Amino acid sequence: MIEPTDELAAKTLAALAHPVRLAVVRRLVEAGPPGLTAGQLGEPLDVSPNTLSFHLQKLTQAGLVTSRREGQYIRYRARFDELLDLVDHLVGACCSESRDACGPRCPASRRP
Amino acid sequence: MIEPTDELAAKTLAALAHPVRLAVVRRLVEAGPPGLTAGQLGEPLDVSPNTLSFHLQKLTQAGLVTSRREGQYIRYRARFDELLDLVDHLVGACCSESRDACGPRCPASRRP
DNA sequence: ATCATGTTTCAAGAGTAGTTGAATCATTGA
DNA sequence: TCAATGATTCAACTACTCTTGAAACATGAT
Repeated sequence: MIEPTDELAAKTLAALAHPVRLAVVRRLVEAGPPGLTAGQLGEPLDVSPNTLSFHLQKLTQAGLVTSRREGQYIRYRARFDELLDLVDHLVGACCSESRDACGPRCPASRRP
Repeated sequence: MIEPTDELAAKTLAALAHPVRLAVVRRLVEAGPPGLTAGQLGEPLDVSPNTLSFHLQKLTQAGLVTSRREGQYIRYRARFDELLDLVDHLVGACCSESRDACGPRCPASRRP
């Protein structure tokens, strides 16, 4: 009953489950397709460069961001599809087994 | 630049970042307002009762589920608002800083 | 070439999370 | 009251994650 997709999604969630990594992903999500360089990401974050690099690697391994060298800099971008897949896996089947809707914000938004 | 809300959301994500807990939450989300008892949750999961209890406690502490004794059983329910707040915190500001939209599935769905 | 900047890699240590088995608590029915 | 079922608590151990400091690599400018 624990599906392989749960195992995978759990790993992806673990990658998000750190203040620095979450802040990074959120900023990349806000930034949209252009993304941001490692330096831009680290600048307001009060984290040493090696620590930031560690976290960026985690996010990359989890498939949540991509990286690409641009001359001296390395540019990171959010992988939007992966993020939206994750969200969908989490709440996509909201109250589908229930007669009662779960509320006005329900992602399934099947209102009478 | 790491906001307190990031710290909190990271903890909530950590609570979701385990296959058993994710499977539990997903089933509670599907189940809707009626929820499920601990026994119902554990039955298809191949986890010992004490381990399940440990995970349910984690989810409760994280504010993702509520529990309520009903006679012999204990019934768990998803806290939908918390979950949706979390999702919103993650992707709610999608590509707001960018000229280019991030894609057709963008939560902000501002299409020309 | 050399140096400065941006970024990653490596090794070591501290702290935290997850599993297990045994014991305990709560409720129901005989 | 006693036994059975549902669920939680406790203690101990293993494994993993995160941080740190030092070193290394890549690029661009002098």
